[in-house]
Amino acid sequence: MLEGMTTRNPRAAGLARLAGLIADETRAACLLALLDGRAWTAGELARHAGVAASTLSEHLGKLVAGGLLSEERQGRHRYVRLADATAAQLVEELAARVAPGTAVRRPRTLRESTAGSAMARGRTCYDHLAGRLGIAVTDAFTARGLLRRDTGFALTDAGLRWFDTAGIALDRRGRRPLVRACLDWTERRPHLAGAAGAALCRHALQARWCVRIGSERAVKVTDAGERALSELLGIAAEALR
Amino acid sequence: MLEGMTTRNPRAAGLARLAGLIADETRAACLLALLDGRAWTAGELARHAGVAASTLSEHLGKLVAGGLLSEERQGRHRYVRLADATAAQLVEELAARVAPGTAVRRPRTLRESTAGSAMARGRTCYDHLAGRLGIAVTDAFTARGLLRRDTGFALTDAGLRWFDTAGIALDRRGRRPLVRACLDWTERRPHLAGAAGAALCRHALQARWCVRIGSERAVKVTDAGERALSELLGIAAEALR
DNA sequence: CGATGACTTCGGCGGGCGCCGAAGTGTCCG
DNA sequence: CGGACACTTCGGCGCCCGCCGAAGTCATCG
Repeated sequence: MLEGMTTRNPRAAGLARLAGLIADETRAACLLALLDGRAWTAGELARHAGVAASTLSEHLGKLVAGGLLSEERQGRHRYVRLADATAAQLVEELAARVAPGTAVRRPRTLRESTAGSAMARGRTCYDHLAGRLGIAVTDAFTARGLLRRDTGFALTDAGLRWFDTAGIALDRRGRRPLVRACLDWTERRPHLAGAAGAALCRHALQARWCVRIGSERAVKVTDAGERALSELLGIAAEALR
Repeated sequence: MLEGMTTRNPRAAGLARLAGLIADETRAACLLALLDGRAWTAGELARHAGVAASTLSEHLGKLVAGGLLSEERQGRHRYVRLADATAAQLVEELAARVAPGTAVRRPRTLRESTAGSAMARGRTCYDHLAGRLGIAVTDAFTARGLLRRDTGFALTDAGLRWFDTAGIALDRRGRRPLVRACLDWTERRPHLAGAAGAALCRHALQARWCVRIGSERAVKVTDAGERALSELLGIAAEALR
């Protein structure tokens, strides 16, 4: 509406509109939930956010129209997920900046506490590994000279070879950067993201190095995973606990 | 709603609050203006945004309280600037995502047109170089093997030596990454940012490779700058026009 | 010391937006 | 084919928030 009216500053208006999509607690809760990279139904998100289905439907309409989410209708369900990796990155980075102020809330119930520590131990962050697991992998990459972090954030040639010998295919076409630093909000340090991070995570789940636990995005390293990570990256099992 | 009630989801609330700081056209205009990295007075920003001084004063209060801006009082002036490089990065990344939809507006006046093309040619982006100038530098770094971009975004050892021989000191202490990719919103491609990008930009201005023009953040490459960039990085003068 | 100027505080106004429940549409299943 | 279910549309409500101008505070300057 009011399309005919030219705004004084279209660039600022666009920025404000985009930020406005995230500037609502209900929508923010949805975006954070969707950071697990999976598709949620409208109803699940409504329950998660604690609002009426009708309210959430309108929120989803805005997020989709704004390009942050993409939707897929299946029968009577409306599945929705983050539109792409850049949308996830945007939410991550905003969330990472928030954490220092709000991360101090203590868990109130045992259930909350164990869920929280499981998330801190290992989880997915959109399409790559995060938590202590993600950090351990990133640190191992760095220590073994596979990832150069002192002058930026890039795989080394040895790093490329590592993926090759591990049998993990890297898609190097496409616009998506091969690696990228993503700020971990429990560890407060960057971990491995980008196409390589996604490929590694995908492989880890497929090879059952780790499995999803609970309904959230927490993951647990299996015994086979401990062996593989120790063998391929020299990660001590203690670093994953 | 009941007052004093703790919010249901503090993480989402924090995210929404942070985004809310940017989700206002007037505040967004201020943040974009401040992307030049300089300190502005409250009055300048009020004039720039086209609102009353009282209105803008309240906006600045929120932005400072929210940690996006830092302020410095000098006499009867209130100088305000982006709080740090991460705040600038946040605004940049949001703005970069907006651009595709809104960048199509055509300039309406000659003044606007020349100002726009000067900005597209070269400008500062917080504390580093952007526009065609920034892209040319980044491309030259990549072509000469000083910057590795195929597997991420990091300086090579040759890149470190280049800074050394050029007499540009790099501060490698501190938490700030040495290099980082920043998405250029006129070129739609990443350019060199981070501590090294800032050092290079600082040196370029000090050595008068380029000078600020106009009141905005546009910069112009001098004759000496053309020679230096050609000599040190093999950049053809045509790439800067 | 009085005038000017930059900024802040306050009261009041208006619009936008998130919320809900009720009613409507489309899909699935027994 | 009818009922259950997931989602959407609509009307209405209430509050939040950005806006302004007037008045107040404080620094600077003649």
